[in-house]
Amino acid sequence: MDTFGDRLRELRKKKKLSQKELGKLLGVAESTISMYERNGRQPDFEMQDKLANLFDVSIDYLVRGKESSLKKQAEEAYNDPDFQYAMRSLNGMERESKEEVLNFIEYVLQREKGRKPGQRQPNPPRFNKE
Amino acid sequence: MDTFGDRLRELRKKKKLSQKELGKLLGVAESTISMYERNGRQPDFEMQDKLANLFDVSIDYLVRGKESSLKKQAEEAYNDPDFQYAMRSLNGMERESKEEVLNFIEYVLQREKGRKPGQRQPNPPRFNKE
DNA sequence: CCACTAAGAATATCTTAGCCT
DNA sequence: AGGCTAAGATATTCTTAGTGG
Repeated sequence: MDTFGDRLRELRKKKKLSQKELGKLLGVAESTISMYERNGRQPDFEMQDKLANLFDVSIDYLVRGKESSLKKQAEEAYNDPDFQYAMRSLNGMERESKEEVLNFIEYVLQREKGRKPGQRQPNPPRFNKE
Repeated sequence: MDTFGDRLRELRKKKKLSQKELGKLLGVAESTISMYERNGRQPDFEMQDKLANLFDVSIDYLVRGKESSLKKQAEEAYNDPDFQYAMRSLNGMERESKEEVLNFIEYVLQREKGRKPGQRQPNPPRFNKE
């Protein structure tokens, strides 16, 4: 289960579809599906989008699998309830507030980096009092 | 900012790279980058992976943008480069710093909620001076 | 310097039809 | 049925070289 084709096949079987049926759903010949599954072809953006929608997975999963570092980090993060809450929140925030948070993160990151004995800490960013 | 090309261009400019420089980093000609950005070409899986890694975003973001039809909020968030950045950052942070950021998020949330005319804004959280 | 375009060669893709299990 | 493969037509992709801002 290490390639795009493997993952596609797995998803197709999970849905109990034949290559022909899947092809019909996607508007391509069954041989095209066969090729996808054996990594003989690479679907273009439109097809990637269709596949991801049909199987309700991310394109990242299809193309890169679970080993994508982004995905891994996301999964780790999603297992942390605090994270889940914070990130959902961040997502729903007004643009301005979100930027504020990102700035704050940037600030903390810089501070962590520059943490050497005897060194002065940078000032925190100013809050928008608006 | 609605297409793969637009997003690629935006990411490239954010990194202050010319098409030529980006091409060099990716092992393709500058004209190829130009084509990508004007949606005249579609990079294959390998290039999609390289681009996502280089710019530290998901392939979903590159290919589908934020309007990806995956409905779940977590997945929307997953397609937001700002979110991806925040998540990666938080993930690598010391526990203490992470809590600080989460507190800050909490503060901003409360402030957003309570934004009614005439109402006093809460004070921002204190920074750990350590 | 930077970005875009044209032309041509090299590749990749898709379908149909046939074959195997 | 279900899946794989070949062959040929189609379409895409990439580079080089050249144009223009």
